[in-house]
Amino acid sequence: MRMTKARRDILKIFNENDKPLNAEQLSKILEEDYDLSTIYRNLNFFEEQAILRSIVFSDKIKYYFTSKGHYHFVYCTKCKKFQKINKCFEEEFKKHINKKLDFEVKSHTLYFEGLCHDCKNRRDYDEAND
Amino acid sequence: MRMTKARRDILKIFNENDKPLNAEQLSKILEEDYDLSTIYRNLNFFEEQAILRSIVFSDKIKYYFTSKGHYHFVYCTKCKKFQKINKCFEEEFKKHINKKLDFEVKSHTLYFEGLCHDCKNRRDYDEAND
DNA sequence: TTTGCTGCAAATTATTTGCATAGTA
DNA sequence: TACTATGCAAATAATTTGCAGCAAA
Repeated sequence: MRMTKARRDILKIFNENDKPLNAEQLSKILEEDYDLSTIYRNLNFFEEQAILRSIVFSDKIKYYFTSKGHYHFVYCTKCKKFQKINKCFEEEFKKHINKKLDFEVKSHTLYFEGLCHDCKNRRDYDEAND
Repeated sequence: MRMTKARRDILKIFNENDKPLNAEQLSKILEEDYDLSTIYRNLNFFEEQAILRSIVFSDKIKYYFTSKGHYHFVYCTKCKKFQKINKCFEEEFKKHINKKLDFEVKSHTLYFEGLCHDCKNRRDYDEAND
Protein backbone atom coordinates (compact mmCIF):
# COMPACT_ATOMS: atom_id res chain seq x y z
CA MET A 1 0.00 0.00 0.00
CA ARG A 2 1.39 3.30 -1.14
CA MET A 3 0.32 6.27 0.94
CA THR A 4 -0.43 9.00 -1.54
CA LYS A 5 -1.80 12.47 -0.96
CA ALA A 6 -5.20 11.42 -2.31
CA ARG A 7 -5.41 8.50 0.09
CA ARG A 8 -4.33 10.59 3.04
CA ASP A 9 -6.90 13.27 2.24
CA ILE A 10 -9.70 10.75 1.79
CA LEU A 11 -8.97 8.93 5.03
CA LYS A 12 -8.78 12.20 6.91
CA ILE A 13 -12.30 13.07 5.83
CA PHE A 14 -13.69 9.73 6.91
CA ASN A 15 -11.99 9.94 10.26
CA GLU A 16 -13.51 13.34 10.89
CA ASN A 17 -16.92 12.29 9.68
CA ASP A 18 -19.18 9.62 11.11
CA LYS A 19 -21.79 9.78 8.38
CA PRO A 20 -21.60 7.72 5.20
CA LEU A 21 -20.36 9.64 2.16
CA ASN A 22 -20.50 8.81 -1.52
CA ALA A 23 -17.86 9.48 -4.17
CA GLU A 24 -19.52 12.66 -5.37
CA GLN A 25 -19.80 14.15 -1.90
CA LEU A 26 -16.22 13.24 -1.17
CA SER A 27 -15.12 14.90 -4.39
CA LYS A 28 -16.84 18.13 -3.36
CA ILE A 29 -15.35 18.08 0.13
CA LEU A 30 -11.95 17.59 -1.52
CA GLU A 31 -12.76 20.63 -3.65
CA GLU A 32 -12.37 18.55 -6.79
CA ASP A 33 -8.66 18.19 -6.26
CA TYR A 34 -8.82 14.65 -7.59
CA ASP A 35 -10.36 12.94 -10.56
CA LEU A 36 -13.49 10.99 -9.76
CA SER A 37 -11.91 7.80 -11.06
CA THR A 38 -9.13 8.22 -8.53
CA ILE A 39 -11.67 8.61 -5.78
CA TYR A 40 -13.59 5.55 -6.92
CA ARG A 41 -10.42 3.51 -7.17
CA ASN A 42 -9.36 4.49 -3.70
CA LEU A 43 -12.74 3.80 -2.20
CA ASN A 44 -12.64 0.33 -3.69
CA PHE A 45 -9.14 -0.11 -2.43
CA PHE A 46 -10.03 0.92 1.11
CA GLU A 47 -12.97 -1.40 1.13
CA GLU A 48 -10.83 -4.34 0.02
CA GLN A 49 -8.44 -3.49 2.83
CA ALA A 50 -11.40 -3.43 5.23
CA ILE A 51 -10.54 0.14 6.17
CA LEU A 52 -13.88 1.36 4.89
CA ARG A 53 -17.23 -0.34 4.65
CA SER A 54 -20.01 0.55 2.27
CA ILE A 55 -23.74 0.46 2.05
CA VAL A 56 -26.16 0.89 -0.83
CA PHE A 57 -29.57 2.38 -0.15
CA SER A 58 -32.55 2.63 -2.42
CA ASP A 59 -30.89 5.41 -4.43
CA LYS A 60 -28.30 2.85 -5.63
CA ILE A 61 -25.38 5.01 -4.73
CA LYS A 62 -22.60 3.49 -2.69
CA TYR A 63 -21.91 5.24 0.60
CA TYR A 64 -18.74 4.60 2.55
CA PHE A 65 -17.88 4.89 6.22
CA THR A 66 -15.14 3.71 8.56
CA SER A 67 -15.28 0.09 9.62
CA LYS A 68 -15.15 0.83 13.30
CA GLY A 69 -18.36 0.51 15.26
CA HIS A 70 -21.96 0.02 14.20
CA TYR A 71 -23.48 -0.22 10.80
CA HIS A 72 -26.95 0.91 11.71
CA PHE A 73 -28.44 4.01 10.23
CA VAL A 74 -31.51 5.96 9.56
CA TYR A 75 -31.52 7.39 6.07
CA CYS A 76 -33.78 10.20 4.95
CA THR A 77 -35.11 9.42 1.49
CA LYS A 78 -35.75 13.07 0.84
CA CYS A 79 -32.60 14.93 1.87
CA LYS A 80 -30.42 11.79 1.73
CA LYS A 81 -28.84 12.44 5.08
CA PHE A 82 -27.89 9.82 7.64
CA GLN A 83 -28.06 9.59 11.35
CA LYS A 84 -26.28 6.91 13.29
CA ILE A 85 -28.03 4.69 15.74
CA ASN A 86 -26.33 3.18 18.74
CA LYS A 87 -29.02 0.98 20.18
CA CYS A 88 -29.14 -2.64 19.17
CA PHE A 89 -32.50 -4.32 18.96
CA GLU A 90 -35.22 -3.78 16.53
CA GLU A 91 -38.10 -2.82 18.78
CA GLU A 92 -35.93 -0.58 20.85
CA PHE A 93 -34.59 0.83 17.65
CA LYS A 94 -37.97 1.83 16.45
CA LYS A 95 -38.88 3.62 19.64
CA HIS A 96 -35.52 5.27 19.74
CA ILE A 97 -35.85 6.44 16.18
CA ASN A 98 -39.37 7.67 16.43
CA LYS A 99 -38.99 9.43 19.72
CA LYS A 100 -35.42 10.47 20.13
CA LEU A 101 -34.57 11.34 16.55
CA ASP A 102 -38.07 12.39 15.53
CA PHE A 103 -37.59 10.34 12.39
CA GLU A 104 -40.64 9.01 10.59
CA VAL A 105 -39.84 5.42 9.67
CA LYS A 106 -41.37 4.41 6.35
CA SER A 107 -39.66 1.05 5.99
CA HIS A 108 -36.83 -0.92 7.42
CA THR A 109 -34.54 -3.55 6.09
CA LEU A 110 -32.13 -5.85 7.76
CA TYR A 111 -29.77 -7.96 5.81
CA PHE A 112 -26.82 -10.17 6.33
CA GLU A 113 -24.35 -10.65 3.52
CA GLY A 114 -22.01 -13.58 3.31
CA LEU A 115 -21.75 -17.05 1.89
CA CYS A 116 -24.61 -19.47 1.76
CA HIS A 117 -24.28 -23.15 2.53
CA ASP A 118 -23.49 -24.12 -1.05
CA CYS A 119 -20.99 -21.39 -1.82
CA LYS A 120 -19.29 -21.89 1.50
CA ASN A 121 -18.62 -25.51 0.71
CA ARG A 122 -17.61 -24.81 -2.85
CA ARG A 123 -15.39 -21.95 -1.75
CA ASP A 124 -11.96 -23.32 -2.64
CA TYR A 125 -13.09 -24.50 -6.01
CA ASP A 126 -14.78 -21.20 -6.80
CA GLU A 127 -11.96 -19.00 -5.67
CA ALA A 128 -9.57 -20.86 -7.87
CA ASN A 129 -11.89 -20.34 -10.83
CA ASP A 130 -13.28 -16.85 -10.37
CA MET B 1 -55.10 0.16 -13.03
CA ARG B 2 -55.37 -1.77 -16.26
CA MET B 3 -54.78 -5.50 -15.87
CA THR B 4 -52.69 -6.50 -18.83
CA LYS B 5 -51.17 -9.84 -19.66
CA ALA B 6 -47.72 -8.58 -18.67
CA ARG B 7 -48.95 -7.45 -15.26
CA ARG B 8 -50.79 -10.69 -14.65
CA ASP B 9 -47.73 -12.75 -15.57
CA ILE B 10 -45.43 -10.69 -13.39
CA LEU B 11 -47.67 -10.86 -10.34
CA LYS B 12 -48.11 -14.58 -10.77
CA ILE B 13 -44.37 -15.07 -10.55
CA PHE B 14 -44.06 -13.02 -7.40
CA ASN B 15 -46.93 -14.83 -5.78
CA GLU B 16 -45.31 -18.17 -6.47
CA ASN B 17 -41.90 -17.02 -5.36
CA ASP B 18 -40.87 -15.78 -1.95
CA LYS B 19 -37.40 -14.72 -2.96
CA PRO B 20 -36.55 -11.27 -4.28
CA LEU B 21 -36.15 -11.08 -8.05
CA ASN B 22 -34.64 -8.41 -10.27
CA ALA B 23 -35.85 -7.27 -13.69
CA GLU B 24 -33.38 -9.45 -15.55
CA GLN B 25 -34.32 -12.60 -13.67
CA LEU B 26 -37.97 -11.85 -14.17
CA SER B 27 -37.40 -11.38 -17.88
CA LYS B 28 -35.79 -14.82 -18.10
CA ILE B 29 -38.55 -16.50 -16.15
CA LEU B 30 -41.02 -14.85 -18.52
CA GLU B 31 -38.97 -16.31 -21.37
CA GLU B 32 -38.35 -12.84 -22.74
CA ASP B 33 -41.96 -12.44 -23.72
CA TYR B 34 -41.82 -8.77 -22.74
CA ASP B 35 -39.49 -5.92 -23.38
CA LEU B 36 -37.29 -5.04 -20.44
CA SER B 37 -38.66 -1.51 -20.38
CA THR B 38 -42.13 -2.94 -19.90
CA ILE B 39 -40.90 -5.01 -17.01
CA TYR B 40 -39.17 -2.05 -15.42
CA ARG B 41 -42.23 0.13 -15.87
CA ASN B 42 -44.45 -2.46 -14.28
CA LEU B 43 -42.10 -3.06 -11.37
CA ASN B 44 -42.12 0.66 -10.68
CA PHE B 45 -45.85 0.70 -11.00
CA PHE B 46 -46.32 -2.16 -8.55
CA GLU B 47 -44.01 -0.53 -6.09
CA GLU B 48 -45.95 2.73 -6.25
CA GLN B 49 -49.11 0.75 -5.63
CA ALA B 50 -47.40 -0.90 -2.64
CA ILE B 51 -48.02 -4.29 -4.20
CA LEU B 52 -44.30 -4.95 -4.36
CA ARG B 53 -41.44 -3.75 -2.22
CA SER B 54 -37.83 -3.51 -3.29
CA ILE B 55 -34.40 -3.72 -1.84
CA VAL B 56 -30.98 -2.84 -3.18
CA PHE B 57 -27.99 -4.85 -2.05
CA SER B 58 -24.32 -4.23 -2.59
CA ASP B 59 -24.59 -5.24 -6.25
CA LYS B 60 -26.76 -2.15 -6.85
CA ILE B 61 -29.48 -4.06 -8.56
CA LYS B 62 -33.05 -3.59 -7.43
CA TYR B 63 -34.75 -6.75 -6.22
CA TYR B 64 -38.50 -6.91 -5.78
CA PHE B 65 -40.72 -9.03 -3.59
CA THR B 66 -44.31 -9.03 -2.38
CA SER B 67 -45.16 -6.60 0.38
CA LYS B 68 -46.64 -9.22 2.63
CA GLY B 69 -44.58 -10.33 5.58
CA HIS B 70 -41.00 -9.74 6.60
CA TYR B 71 -38.26 -7.88 4.87
CA HIS B 72 -35.36 -9.73 6.37
CA PHE B 73 -32.98 -11.69 4.23
CA VAL B 74 -29.67 -13.33 3.97
CA TYR B 75 -28.04 -12.65 0.64
CA CYS B 76 -25.16 -14.65 -0.75
CA THR B 77 -22.65 -12.28 -2.33
CA LYS B 78 -21.32 -15.04 -4.52
CA CYS B 79 -24.34 -16.76 -6.04
CA LYS B 80 -26.66 -13.81 -5.36
CA LYS B 81 -29.36 -15.97 -3.90
CA PHE B 82 -31.61 -15.08 -1.02
CA GLN B 83 -33.03 -16.91 1.92
CA LYS B 84 -35.77 -15.50 4.03
CA ILE B 85 -35.50 -15.17 7.78
CA ASN B 86 -38.47 -15.32 10.08
CA LYS B 87 -36.93 -14.57 13.42
CA CYS B 88 -36.90 -11.06 14.68
CA PHE B 89 -34.00 -9.94 16.84
CA GLU B 90 -30.48 -9.44 15.88
CA GLU B 91 -28.68 -11.81 18.23
CA GLU B 92 -31.19 -14.52 17.63
CA PHE B 93 -30.88 -13.82 13.95
CA LYS B 94 -27.21 -14.42 13.92
CA LYS B 95 -27.46 -17.74 15.71
CA HIS B 96 -30.31 -18.76 13.49
CA ILE B 97 -28.39 -17.86 10.36
CA ASN B 98 -25.15 -19.44 11.35
CA LYS B 99 -26.61 -22.64 12.67
CA LYS B 100 -29.86 -23.30 10.93
CA LEU B 101 -29.06 -21.97 7.49
CA ASP B 102 -25.34 -22.72 7.64
CA PHE B 103 -24.76 -19.28 6.21
CA GLU B 104 -21.46 -17.57 6.88
CA VAL B 105 -22.29 -13.99 7.79
CA LYS B 106 -19.68 -11.54 6.53
CA SER B 107 -21.50 -8.36 7.37
CA HIS B 108 -24.90 -7.14 8.32
CA THR B 109 -26.78 -3.95 7.81
CA LEU B 110 -29.95 -2.66 9.28
CA TYR B 111 -31.52 0.46 8.03
CA PHE B 112 -34.66 2.42 8.39
CA GLU B 113 -35.79 4.66 5.59
CA GLY B 114 -38.17 7.52 6.06
CA LEU B 115 -38.25 11.20 6.78
CA CYS B 116 -35.91 12.92 9.19
CA HIS B 117 -36.97 15.62 11.60
CA ASP B 118 -36.33 18.47 9.16
CA CYS B 119 -37.93 16.92 6.10
CA LYS B 120 -40.88 15.77 8.11
CA ASN B 121 -41.62 19.29 9.22
CA ARG B 122 -41.00 20.74 5.79
CA ARG B 123 -43.11 18.08 4.16
CA ASP B 124 -46.03 20.15 2.85
CA TYR B 125 -43.77 22.78 1.42
CA ASP B 126 -41.52 20.22 -0.26
CA GLU B 127 -44.27 18.10 -1.70
CA ALA B 128 -45.78 21.14 -3.32
CA ASN B 129 -42.45 21.96 -4.90
CA ASP B 130 -40.96 18.63 -5.87
C1' DT C 1 14.70 2.92 -10.61
C1' DT C 2 10.58 0.41 -10.30
C1' DT C 3 6.06 -0.40 -9.66
C1' DG C 4 1.94 1.32 -8.36
C1' DC C 5 -1.15 5.66 -8.59
C1' DT C 6 -3.36 9.32 -11.18
C1' DG C 7 -5.85 11.91 -14.87
C1' DC C 8 -8.26 11.70 -18.97
C1' DA C 9 -11.39 9.75 -22.10
C1' DA C 10 -14.06 6.10 -23.39
C1' DA C 11 -16.70 1.97 -22.01
C1' DT C 12 -20.07 -0.36 -19.12
C1' DT C 13 -24.56 -1.42 -17.35
C1' DA C 14 -29.01 -1.04 -14.85
C1' DT C 15 -32.63 1.73 -15.54
C1' DT C 16 -35.44 5.46 -17.72
C1' DT C 17 -37.73 7.94 -21.36
C1' DG C 18 -39.87 9.67 -26.01
C1' DC C 19 -42.62 8.29 -29.41
C1' DA C 20 -45.63 5.64 -32.38
C1' DT C 21 -48.62 1.70 -32.13
C1' DA C 22 -51.35 -1.90 -29.90
C1' DG C 23 -54.48 -3.37 -26.28
C1' DT C 24 -57.81 -2.82 -22.40
C1' DA C 25 -62.10 -1.07 -20.41
C1' DT D 1 -63.82 4.98 -28.72
C1' DA D 2 -60.54 6.89 -25.26
C1' DC D 3 -56.78 6.37 -22.90
C1' DT D 4 -53.20 3.53 -21.03
C1' DA D 5 -49.51 0.03 -21.74
C1' DT D 6 -46.08 -1.76 -24.78
C1' DG D 7 -41.96 -2.17 -27.91
C1' DC D 8 -38.14 -0.09 -29.78
C1' DA D 9 -34.35 2.90 -29.75
C1' DA D 10 -31.94 6.35 -27.63
C1' DA D 11 -30.73 8.71 -23.28
C1' DT D 12 -29.09 8.70 -18.44
C1' DA D 13 -25.91 8.28 -14.68
C1' DA D 14 -22.89 5.93 -11.33
C1' DT D 15 -19.00 3.45 -11.77
C1' DT D 16 -15.15 1.04 -14.20
C1' DT D 17 -11.29 0.57 -17.24
C1' DG D 18 -7.26 1.24 -20.74
C1' DC D 19 -3.48 3.79 -21.32
C1' DA D 20 0.30 7.05 -20.84
C1' DG D 21 2.65 9.90 -17.63
C1' DC D 22 3.84 10.82 -12.65
C1' DA D 23 5.13 9.94 -7.98
C1' DA D 24 6.09 7.05 -3.80
C1' DA D 25 9.30 3.51 -2.00
